Amino acid sequence: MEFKLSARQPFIFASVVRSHGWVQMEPFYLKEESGTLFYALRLDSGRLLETCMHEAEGGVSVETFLPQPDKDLSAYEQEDLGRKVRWMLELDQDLGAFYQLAEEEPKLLKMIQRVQGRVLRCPTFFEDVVKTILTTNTLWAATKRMNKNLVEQFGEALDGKGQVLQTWVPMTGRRAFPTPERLAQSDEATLRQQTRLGYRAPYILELARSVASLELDLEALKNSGLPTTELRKRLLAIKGVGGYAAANLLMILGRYDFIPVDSWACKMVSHEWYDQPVDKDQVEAAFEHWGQWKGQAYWFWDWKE
DNA sequence: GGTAGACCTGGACGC
DNA sequence: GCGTCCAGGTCTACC
Repeated sequence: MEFKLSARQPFIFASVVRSHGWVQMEPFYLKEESGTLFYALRLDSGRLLETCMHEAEGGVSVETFLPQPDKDLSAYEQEDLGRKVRWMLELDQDLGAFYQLAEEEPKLLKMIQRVQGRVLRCPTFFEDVVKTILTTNTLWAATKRMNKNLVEQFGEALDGKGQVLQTWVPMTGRRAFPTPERLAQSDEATLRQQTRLGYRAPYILELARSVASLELDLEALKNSGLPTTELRKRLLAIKGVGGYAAANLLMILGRYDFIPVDSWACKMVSHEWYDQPVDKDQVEAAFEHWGQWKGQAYWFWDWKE
């Protein structure tokens, strides 16, 4: 099955895909040569399928592989699939107001030329939160390893017609991201030692259990309409989510009022303006005048080499 | 409200 | 091969 989704213009598929590191984290898979993005997706109905996304005129083309090809997607499942892809690629995002401001800033001209500003998102906010916690206090290689372990140990396999799937997707053993329910059944010792999450294990477990028990509705935060400061408070209430992680998650939700300040941000700001070590407050101050767009200005800034 | 120390992993380095 | 040091955010206890 193949269909096309239109995007609010301007739009460049590759700019969304390469907006940050999520594309390197399973179940995303990028075929570099063609720029084709794969994602092993779970629909709300529980059905698993492989999706293949690539640039198309005016938007994106989506192909699907069904492990059970004899059973077509229902109308509801097709609608769900389209909605999820629109969310993941921010197809409806309007950055016109920011682009107008950015035109006055030479350090953001490349961003405008490349039509950057959208960020790649996971279909569920639960997955975005888990992955963000995995980025904290560790190196990128370790983040990817922890995520890979989670998917391999707890993600459901798209086995179906395995051989057919393997000729279509350039990698084997495709699995969807673990559901909160599946992770909630695990225990801290397993997550610590086998999944190698270390001290993050109780955070991920608590998060999964509170989502699985419906005590916490993370998906409701996607289009909540809450003020950004209130949204930030809700995110900071999650164990393992501090200032950096909350700002990162706010950007994923389309709120750019805060900067995800990490050690890299301090290095970049130091190199750009100070030539001496800077702290979090100085990073914030450097972008303060961008107001509600400061996260975007920071993220897509054309830093000195 | 601010600060210090613990948390945990894996890579780099010296021996 | 082994031991040590270090980087990376967040939490908690303490002042």
